[in-house]
Amino acid sequence: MLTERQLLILQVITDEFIETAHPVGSRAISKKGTIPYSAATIRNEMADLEEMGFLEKTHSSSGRIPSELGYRYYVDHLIAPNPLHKEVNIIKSIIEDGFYEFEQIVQMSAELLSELTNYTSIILGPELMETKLKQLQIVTLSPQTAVAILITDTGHVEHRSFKVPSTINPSDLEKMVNILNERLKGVPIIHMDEIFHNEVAQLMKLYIRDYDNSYAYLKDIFVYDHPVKLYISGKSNILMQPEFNDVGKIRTFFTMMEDEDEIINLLKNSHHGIKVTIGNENKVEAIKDLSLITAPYQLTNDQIGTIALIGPTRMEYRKVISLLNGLSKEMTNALYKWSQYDE
Amino acid sequence: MLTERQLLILQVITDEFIETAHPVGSRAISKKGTIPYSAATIRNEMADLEEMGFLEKTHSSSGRIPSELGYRYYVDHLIAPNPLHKEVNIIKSIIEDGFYEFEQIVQMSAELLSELTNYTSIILGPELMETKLKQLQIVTLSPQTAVAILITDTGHVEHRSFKVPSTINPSDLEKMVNILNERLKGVPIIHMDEIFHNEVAQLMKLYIRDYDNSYAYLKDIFVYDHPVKLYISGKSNILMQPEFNDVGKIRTFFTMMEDEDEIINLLKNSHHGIKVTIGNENKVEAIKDLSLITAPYQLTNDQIGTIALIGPTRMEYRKVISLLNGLSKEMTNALYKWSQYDE
DNA sequence: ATTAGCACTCAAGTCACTCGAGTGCTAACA
DNA sequence: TGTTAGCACTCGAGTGACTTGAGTGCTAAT
Repeated sequence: MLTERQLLILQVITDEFIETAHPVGSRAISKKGTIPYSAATIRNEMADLEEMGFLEKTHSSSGRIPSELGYRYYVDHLIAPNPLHKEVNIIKSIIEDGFYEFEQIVQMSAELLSELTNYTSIILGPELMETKLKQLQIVTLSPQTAVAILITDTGHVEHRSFKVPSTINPSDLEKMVNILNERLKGVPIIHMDEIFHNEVAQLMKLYIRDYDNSYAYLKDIFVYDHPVKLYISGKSNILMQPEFNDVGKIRTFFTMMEDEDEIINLLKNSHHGIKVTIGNENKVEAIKDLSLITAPYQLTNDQIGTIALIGPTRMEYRKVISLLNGLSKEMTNALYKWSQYDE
Repeated sequence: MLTERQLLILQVITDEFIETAHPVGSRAISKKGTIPYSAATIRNEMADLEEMGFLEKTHSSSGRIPSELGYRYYVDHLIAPNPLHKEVNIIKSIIEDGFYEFEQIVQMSAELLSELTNYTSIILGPELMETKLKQLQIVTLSPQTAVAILITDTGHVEHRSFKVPSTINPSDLEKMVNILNERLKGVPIIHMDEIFHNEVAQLMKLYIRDYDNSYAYLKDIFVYDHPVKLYISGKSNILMQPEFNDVGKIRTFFTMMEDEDEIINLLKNSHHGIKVTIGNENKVEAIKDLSLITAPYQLTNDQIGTIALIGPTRMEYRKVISLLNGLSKEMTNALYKWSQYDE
């Protein structure tokens, strides 16, 4: 479809534009020497590439910039599978170094990623779907207040402090917790709701007086629905990009970044390898002129999280892809070690 | 010092400018009718007010805007102590409604505040200085991993997952936790470090083999230094303000907002009533052209937190001050109830 | 097939000009 | 003596003409 020379031109233009953010002219390309033809020849090829939809002009006599299709082609065919980025080793050593806990490791990875790229990084914590309840606990703080703690088999801890209504007496509370523990231990978090309703409710009826009140109350305390945790870093990096000179754009971006649900939604669907979504390929309105790159990482077989970067469509795809690729593998590797072995 | 009429003019100009963000001219004031004098008279007064430093021009033939000194005067003397803002009742009812835990209440207050004002709200959680340890716990997840949980008497929960080194055997770990609990229960968090070092270390030496390793390890796990928690809402509200049409300003603002330590530092010092800091009165470079309003709230006698709002110097001081005043009282009230009584 | 040459386009910058909101000052007025 | 009308002046903001330069598209020569 595309000639060797056209490919080369597309590549040079994209590389150049990614670096400088200025439209690239035929003369500039010719002078650069990578392509041993005159400006006129290159001009002709550029016209063809534009006709095919790979390039665009910002105005009728400007140089060319890659279209979204152009970026797509560039990403799919024109970037050599770079050697693993050496910076990944930083994470590797952090993880293997030892004394960090899981959340810290993830947070640090996000920070490193945003610092290395100058884009905004988002890491989605592993889905807790398959996580099972390890233990429930209630610690009484005063006659009227207590804190409920829920611990999963992955070491995730949720807690919630609550008032003990005068209608529930302390010994009943203790009984209930015992029942709950007995019944719910080992139950996947995602099914707690159900089992709570079906089995526990029945049982509790037998033991506890003033059952109705207590039931609703306890359910509220012990059934969680936090899906996943988000680690975001470098939100303001995006402001360094020249394409963000417009306050309106900034506003839509930051407004979106405040909506956790939307972000989770955005990252959720990619579980198979690295995935680049360019501009309008994104379904979410707020990032239709940005690019999103996601890569999965694995903690255990059914605990999968997502690493992501958001930046302008004019993104350093080459660097970013190899970086994410490396980080994804490294996190999977090292987190596996972290959860299995001693150091 | 200032005549009645000058005060009135300063007030009208400030009110008007706060509302419209446009410099206010003499003719506009005169036409408005609040001041029964001609434009010329008002012009003379304005010149005087400018000479005294309360007003400024944006250019030699523009209308006037309040200077920082002008705002200062306005805040200190010209805004009537507004009746309690009715919106405060929303918080009141939320808190009294019942089923929310402390963190949620604070988070919701922050959100409400930023929504009502269109500025950025920050709430500093109560200082944990005087908080005492209620209980330590270790839950084993697998032979090599465990999670440490620390609960304070205020219901604050900290947790940290860690690998159990093969040099420590499980029964030792249990012993240690018992010792720690025995010794540290009731100790203020702030002194844990010390006591851990002085008393616990000694004791442990007697009971635990391979003491040296374990000590450093446990200390790392159980001694926390998180000072306070930040609840921020409406970061992107600031983008709606016309004074933020400059990407540079936006960048400095957001960069500052990413630095938690700096923010904490910024809010920490105000424990006595509401406090308004205008523009250059702020010591922190990044908000030298913004205003900061802080108000304390009290959970118990020695648990004091801070509510704050950041916005342009052209801030709706009247509204904001009455709102913060009300919220501060309401939070103190209701949180007191929350911690003491049943509903 | 490639290239040199040339007319053409357009963004961006500069300059001169106008408009209008607003000021400062002076002189007249109550 | 305090107030006001009047008027010249200032300056930002907007407009339109003009220039410059980077870049294109097309044609004709190689």
